[in-house]
Amino acid sequence: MSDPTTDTPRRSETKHRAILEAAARCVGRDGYAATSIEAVAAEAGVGKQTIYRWWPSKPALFVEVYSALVNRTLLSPDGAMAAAPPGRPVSELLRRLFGLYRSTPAGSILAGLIGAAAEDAQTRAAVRDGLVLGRRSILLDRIRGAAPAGTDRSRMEHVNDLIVSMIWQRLIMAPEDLTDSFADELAQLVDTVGHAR
Amino acid sequence: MSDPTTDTPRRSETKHRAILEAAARCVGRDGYAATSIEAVAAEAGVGKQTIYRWWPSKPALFVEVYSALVNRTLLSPDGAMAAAPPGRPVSELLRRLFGLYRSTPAGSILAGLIGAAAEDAQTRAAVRDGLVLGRRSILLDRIRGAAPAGTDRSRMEHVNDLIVSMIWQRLIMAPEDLTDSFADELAQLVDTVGHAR
Amino acid sequence: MSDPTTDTPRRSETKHRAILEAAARCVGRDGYAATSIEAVAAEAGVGKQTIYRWWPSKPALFVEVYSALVNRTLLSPDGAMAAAPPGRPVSELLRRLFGLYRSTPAGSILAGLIGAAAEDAQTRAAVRDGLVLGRRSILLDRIRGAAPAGTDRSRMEHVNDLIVSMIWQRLIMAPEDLTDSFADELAQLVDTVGHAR
Amino acid sequence: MSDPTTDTPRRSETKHRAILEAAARCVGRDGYAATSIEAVAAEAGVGKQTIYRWWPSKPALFVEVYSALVNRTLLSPDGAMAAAPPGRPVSELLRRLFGLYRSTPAGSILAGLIGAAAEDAQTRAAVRDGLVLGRRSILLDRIRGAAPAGTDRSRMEHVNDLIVSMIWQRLIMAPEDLTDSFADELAQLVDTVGHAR
DNA sequence: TCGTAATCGAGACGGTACGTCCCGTCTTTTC
DNA sequence: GAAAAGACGGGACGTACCGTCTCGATTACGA
Repeated sequence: MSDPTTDTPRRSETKHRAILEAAARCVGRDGYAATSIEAVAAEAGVGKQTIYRWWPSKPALFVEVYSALVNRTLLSPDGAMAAAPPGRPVSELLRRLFGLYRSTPAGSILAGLIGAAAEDAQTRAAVRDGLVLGRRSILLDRIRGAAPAGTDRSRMEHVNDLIVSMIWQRLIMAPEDLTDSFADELAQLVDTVGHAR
Repeated sequence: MSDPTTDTPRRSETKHRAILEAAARCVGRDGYAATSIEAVAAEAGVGKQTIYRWWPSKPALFVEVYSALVNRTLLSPDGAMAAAPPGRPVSELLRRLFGLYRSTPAGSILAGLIGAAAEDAQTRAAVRDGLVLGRRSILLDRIRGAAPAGTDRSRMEHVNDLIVSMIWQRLIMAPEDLTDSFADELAQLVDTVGHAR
Repeated sequence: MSDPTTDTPRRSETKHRAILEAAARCVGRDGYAATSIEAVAAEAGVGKQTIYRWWPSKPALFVEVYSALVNRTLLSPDGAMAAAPPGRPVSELLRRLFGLYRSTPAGSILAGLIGAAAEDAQTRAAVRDGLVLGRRSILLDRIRGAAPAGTDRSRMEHVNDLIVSMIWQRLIMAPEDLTDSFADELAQLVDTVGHAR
Repeated sequence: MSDPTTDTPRRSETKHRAILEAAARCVGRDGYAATSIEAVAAEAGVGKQTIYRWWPSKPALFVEVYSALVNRTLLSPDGAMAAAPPGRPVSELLRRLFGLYRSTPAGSILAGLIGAAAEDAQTRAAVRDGLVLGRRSILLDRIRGAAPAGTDRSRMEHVNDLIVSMIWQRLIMAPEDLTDSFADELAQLVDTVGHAR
């Protein structure tokens, strides 16, 4: 969506970052739905057209904002942990994710994107490509690590779907309930479903 | 939501029904997001204010439209089946539900409502009160009927949540995949999770 | 416009008066333009239809409200004075009229009616019939009394028109300038124009 | 109301003119009261917001429409006449003015504006500033030219007020009577009042 | 004395216009 | 010669009244 090496020349990386950060700030302040492109442009000190030049729509922009937030906070800073998580890797990952949703606008953004996806096919595609498919392995790898030996791949994917669905549902209907204990409850599913039969 | 004994007197039941039906027709034709209150009013041959008089917002209206569609099609007509479903009650219910989503705008409406709920707290409340809480027992009763004896209530509620989450997720991201085989797959969860440990 | 002997039987004279008074109160409080028929009905404790049953429109109602105010305050109470005004009859009448515009909503109502007449032919007719023609002689009689002997009728009517026009213009553009000295200034016209050549 | 140096930069002069012309056309077709901002926008092929961006209200727009009509038709085209009017300058001016009211929507607009001014203080101010004060000298100059030598300024202003009031009253109550003979009658006032005493 | 019919309060109804908001595109001006 | 600033066409929003209409409840006459 904005690979700096792929984008046309002359794009200012400074502006790019300023826009992403302004967008995050706006959502943090006003919420996803109440954030207009105009507001983001003003907040970033940028013309509206500069946003539309690089992103086709508000959801497309925020798919990238969400990615940036998650990448920066969840993965990059201590890549060590990401590479070698402690004993209960699924629960650990979810706790970190929910903490991110509490401390940054990422949760609001994701909820808003899911909402927008429900209403518009193009957004649906952007969300699927940008958020679902590209990030699937992050959780799936940990499920694989935690599942009993011999669990087949499709069952692990099934568990993955269950966990993601539950998170999405809560993100939309009761974001304040994305607690650590809910993370543990979801992590349980790996065993419950993995061991079944 | 429209209890005739609660509504102020003298509401025209004719208009009420005309509006619900017009709303369903509009969503069927244009989709949820592209349906405006103005369009519903025009389709129903009704003044805009007549809609705003009785529903505070578009989502509130469609919560009732959805309820009416589901009640009419899923529950009322052959109450017998509702009362005494055949052998695999969960799968049966879900198949009927998905069939409804394919043959009426109910699926589009629910997806749109979930999307709107993600963006607005008032809608969230309306959806929770009108769609989640009030309808929970429909599925839960069948899960109870299908679960192995001795399964405790909280586990059955957990299964209920899993199934509903999975449905919502698909409704938003891939409505065309709400197939009979997906219904069976979900019904499986009653055993998988119910039997665990 | 509401002759009690002409109106269909059974009309409640109580309501009739209540409506006129409520209307005057509303204009006094909110101004003519901001006064809706709904508000008058509520203020009078009367159904909207009860107003529309007897008056075809808002201006028609207020033509009568204005007449009632002027009749009650300007003419009736001390009819003696009306019959035998002191030395400078025109100036005296205008001072009394301007006082009425300051102490009651009559001025606002007349201004509003003139405004409405400008926008709608029916109102124009109602104003002409109810306010202009019917009341012409009140001022004209006094002009006749004050004009030099031998002044012909058409010249007196011309003076009458001049005075009325000047009042209307001020009523609309600067109602606060309907002062006693303006009354005197207008009364001067009787001599100025009357004596000319 | 539209000084190009005062308006914020980048206003499209094309649209500006298109709106003024569309507004005149609408009033000519439907009358002032029946002309909505929406209709003007549609007629001009312009978004409603483009009108609201530059004029705060319908009367403000039409003050400018009126000015444009009068300037174009009464003053500019043959400036010669404006500079050196023939023998009876007041009568001549009024005849031209009444002709304008007959041949363009200017009369309807002025009547509507006067009506609106009666109902709303803001409009009153707009009319006073835009139509009364700014245009006063057009007539006053001609009165000065026609009045007997030695007539003092305040008396000439008085005559001016009388003439304007009479015109307004007729514009509202009987626009079809703004005839040439009425123009002459009004012009008479210059002598009648000017010579008095 | 009582129907019975019109009037009444209440307010729902189809409509029209309002003035605001934001979308995504287009245009001008500035650096 | 790119980008800020923001004007633009468009379309939906939710509100306010308009004047008409439909309800029972009340009221006041004529039988």
